[in-house]
Amino acid sequence: MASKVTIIEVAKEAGVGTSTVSRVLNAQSVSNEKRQAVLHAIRKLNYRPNLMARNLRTNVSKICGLVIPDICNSFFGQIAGAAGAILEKQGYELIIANTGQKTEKQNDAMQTMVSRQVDGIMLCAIGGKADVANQINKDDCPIVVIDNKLERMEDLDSVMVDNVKSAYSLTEHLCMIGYRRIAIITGPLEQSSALERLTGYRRALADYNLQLDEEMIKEADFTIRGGRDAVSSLLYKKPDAIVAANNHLAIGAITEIRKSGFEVPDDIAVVGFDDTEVGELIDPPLTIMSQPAVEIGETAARLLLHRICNENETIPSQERVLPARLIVRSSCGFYKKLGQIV
Amino acid sequence: MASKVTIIEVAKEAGVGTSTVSRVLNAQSVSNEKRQAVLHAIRKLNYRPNLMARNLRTNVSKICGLVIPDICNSFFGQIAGAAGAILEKQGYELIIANTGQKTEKQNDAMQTMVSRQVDGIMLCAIGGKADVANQINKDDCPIVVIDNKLERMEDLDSVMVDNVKSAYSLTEHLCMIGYRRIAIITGPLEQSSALERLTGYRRALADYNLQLDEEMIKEADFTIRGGRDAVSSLLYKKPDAIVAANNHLAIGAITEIRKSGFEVPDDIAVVGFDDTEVGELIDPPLTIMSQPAVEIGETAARLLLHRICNENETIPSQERVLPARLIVRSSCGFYKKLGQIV
DNA sequence: GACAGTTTTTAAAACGATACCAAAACGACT
DNA sequence: AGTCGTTTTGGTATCGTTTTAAAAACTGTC
Repeated sequence: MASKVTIIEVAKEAGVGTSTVSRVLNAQSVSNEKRQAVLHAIRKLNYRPNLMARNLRTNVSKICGLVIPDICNSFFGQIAGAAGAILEKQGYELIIANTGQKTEKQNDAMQTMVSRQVDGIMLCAIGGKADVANQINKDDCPIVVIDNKLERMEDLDSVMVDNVKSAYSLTEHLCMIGYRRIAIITGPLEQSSALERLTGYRRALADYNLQLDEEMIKEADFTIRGGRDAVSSLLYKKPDAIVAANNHLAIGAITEIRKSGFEVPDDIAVVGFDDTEVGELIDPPLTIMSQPAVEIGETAARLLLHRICNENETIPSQERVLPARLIVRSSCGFYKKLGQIV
Repeated sequence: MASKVTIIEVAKEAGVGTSTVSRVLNAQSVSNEKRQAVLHAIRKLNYRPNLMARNLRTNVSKICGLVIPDICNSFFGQIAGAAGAILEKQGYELIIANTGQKTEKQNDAMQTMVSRQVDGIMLCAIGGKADVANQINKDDCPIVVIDNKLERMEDLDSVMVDNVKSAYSLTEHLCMIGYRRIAIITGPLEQSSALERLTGYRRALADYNLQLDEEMIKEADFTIRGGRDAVSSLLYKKPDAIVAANNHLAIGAITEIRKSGFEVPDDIAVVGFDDTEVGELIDPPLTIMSQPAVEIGETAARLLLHRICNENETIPSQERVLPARLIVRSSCGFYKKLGQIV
């Protein structure tokens, strides 16, 4: 182990005071001669500033936190990547906490981040109470909430997708193609996004004068297994189309439909949400409402930076609602029906 | 903003000295009476220790760094998730740097992490020189190298997949099914994993007495586009099977094969590497060598923790080589040929 | 009730950087 | 050369915690 080299050794080596070294590091005015001496010493000793010490003194860590439920899910991966890229440009680093589907763990993760003196937090929420987030946000560590609302949020910025509208569009698409017995597999309804999507589905059915059948609504967790189970408990209702709340559910649904001897989309159409890329690859290619993950990440990062840089000003909290995009592929049967009509 | 509450305020509130508070925080011996007073004060003031200050004093950050080239890639997502889970159990946190495909950025990321006083680093390398990593590793910050070797690594622990053998098995599988004109789309050959896979391919061809044709070897970057381009410049050789170095390349290959009016696997079989899940979903389901991402992440984390906890002992560097697993699905045509034979 | 031995407690010195302030150096102009 | 104004420089306090070493408070024994 090389003995730790601090600013003091550098100062000695360069024959200057520590404050001069500090000034060089922070690009403040130093005579060219001394600057060169310092830079030379830094290189010679292979000195790296201790950011912990710097942050302790300046009370600025240049770290932002990102709390996500599942890092393997490329939706969150994309958010993380996009947010990280924005932050990096401003000299911030990203620390990611992977919490799973527990609100307490999300809260713990945020608390730890505060202890680590992060300058701000982005929370990909899975629902639950906003108390902890509110408190942290008040205590000078701005929080941006992503994807799901929390109960009783106060003055928190947020970046959401217009889930009601997304689900409405998707269901509407099915209605317009001519499906009449449209079922839905929702995510856990304690999540606002799941609830909102259900609302969009309901509204679309109503607007297209289709009877709503509560038994055509199945709540599931976001797994392939969940999709399969939902479908198998749904088949007796003879749906002609299914709205799945995300890709995993859609994949599970397709699998189970086929296992039961039916075809997608000929017997039952399937449409989904979420990830753009994967939907393209599966069989049949999935018609989806594509979530703008990159845009979400970027928007969240920018909102956060704005808060951090203007911490003394009181800006009213902002809610950004981003649109999802309908991507029509084969699984909804649109192109086939089109062929028949023409 | 609530004024920052420090250990001093807590001490005052509880009517004790700061060291007593510190002792409570660190579970050292304190009389029950004072302990209760301190805990009460902590709750009342909503005190959270400043980990920057603690780390500065103790010279232990309880943070590990993970450097990855692409967080959107679920292979790395899985590694990150698995490693994070192991570290969390030991009270460590994970800070992730997403660097893209540039070795300098990987080095920069590691340097920054050192500045941030991480206790250790896991590097999902993309090749290049080991100088920076060697230096950091010597300077008391252990590094575990993952997935790709670096040039001139000294005393670095590593976790690798047996790429030669993987590629060999995959190619062998194609040979045994009966393919004779087997092409390969490799990744960038400056990466050891890509080179090793090529080696495995070569050996398999040799062992099965197939002529090696250099023009059947195409180097590509790891993109869908890359896969398509490679195939289009390969078709004139009339391959009957293609080994693709990862999923993206495989998907691109399949797309291009179809665009050119051929069928997979009937006209040209395709097999790939990497991700287990996605391969299952695409059309046709992909025969792959599945990379044990979770195991890689866990192994790396454990190696790192071992180094961190035994920093004074000199343990010789370890290289863990994990096996990949052949998963046979439709894209290699095995089941079809089987049907024909039976 | 005093003494030795043990435990609990505290005040003060770190850790490595920056910020503040006063001293030193510089330059230009009488 | 002396004065004034500006820029550059270095000494020192400080950030919030742990650690160290020494004082204080117990404990039990004679």
